[in-house]
Amino acid sequence: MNIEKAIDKLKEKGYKRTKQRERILEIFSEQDQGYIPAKTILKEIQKDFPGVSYDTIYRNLYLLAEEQVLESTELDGEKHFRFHCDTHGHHHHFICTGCGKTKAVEFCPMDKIAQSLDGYAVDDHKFEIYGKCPGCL
Amino acid sequence: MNIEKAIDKLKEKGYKRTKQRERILEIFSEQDQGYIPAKTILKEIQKDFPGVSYDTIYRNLYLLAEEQVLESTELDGEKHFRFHCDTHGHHHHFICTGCGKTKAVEFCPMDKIAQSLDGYAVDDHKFEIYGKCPGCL
DNA sequence: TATTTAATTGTAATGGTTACGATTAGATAC
DNA sequence: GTATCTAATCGTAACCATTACAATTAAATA
Repeated sequence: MNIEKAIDKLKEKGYKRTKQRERILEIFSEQDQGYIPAKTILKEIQKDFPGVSYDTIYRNLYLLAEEQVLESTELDGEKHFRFHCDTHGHHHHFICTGCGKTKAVEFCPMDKIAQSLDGYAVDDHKFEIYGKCPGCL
Repeated sequence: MNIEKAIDKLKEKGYKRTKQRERILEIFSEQDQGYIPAKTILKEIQKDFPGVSYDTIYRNLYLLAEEQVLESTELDGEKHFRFHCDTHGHHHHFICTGCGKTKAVEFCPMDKIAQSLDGYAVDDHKFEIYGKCPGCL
């Protein structure tokens, strides 16, 4: 996901282009290999905008996730975000517990189990693999 | 999982049998169809032990999870617990977002993707399906 | 430049979880 | 039964991520 493309997407919906929002997107594009905790985004953006508030961080992260610019997950009780992968189809992630980097896993188990959930309404699912990547081993 | 069996398991490791711990196990056996948030355990146990502390609840839940008497997951940023299913093999769960009840799904995607994670050390994985059960639909 | 409305700031509240010193109560040995 | 040892509990406060909100600022558009 490209920054300009993301900003255009927001613009179409009436959201404004702000320095803070732009900076948040930059942070993700500089480090787009894994999930980043909200806390890290805050620290990073404070280097440029010392007075940035929690509200700004969370509002933007949630908005960006809502608009599918980012995707999110919860690790150790903390919300993490990364650019949404739109280069290929639906997939899942191996997540390195050392550095946070992810590796796409091109397999979704939902196809295999659809019939076993007859009578149930499936809204969502989560499939994540945790461990250490080659670099952290 | 049976209460006495669980207590015996703890006894072997030098953990004592206490009224509070016993009550926690009872609560799970009375309602063993789904995940229960820690908060609910606290409320429930307070009916019998009004002065029970957070420390007692969390210490016991974590101990029981450690000893594989319970299994845990995090839903909406809250830790949830249920009896560990040991009647059949490794499996996953559909979790009803309405009532918390679960349905076992006898399929684990890890077998299918082992070779795609060559060079990675897999420590853990999570596969959960969320939606509404027939009763909540 | 004026106007409109989204966005940000500053700060406080919330809520689940964790921590800890003092006290209590199982378990075991005598 | 009593003494002793140590796990367990209690009471309370701290911690920390997240959420909330009124007042202010700043994009966007005309």
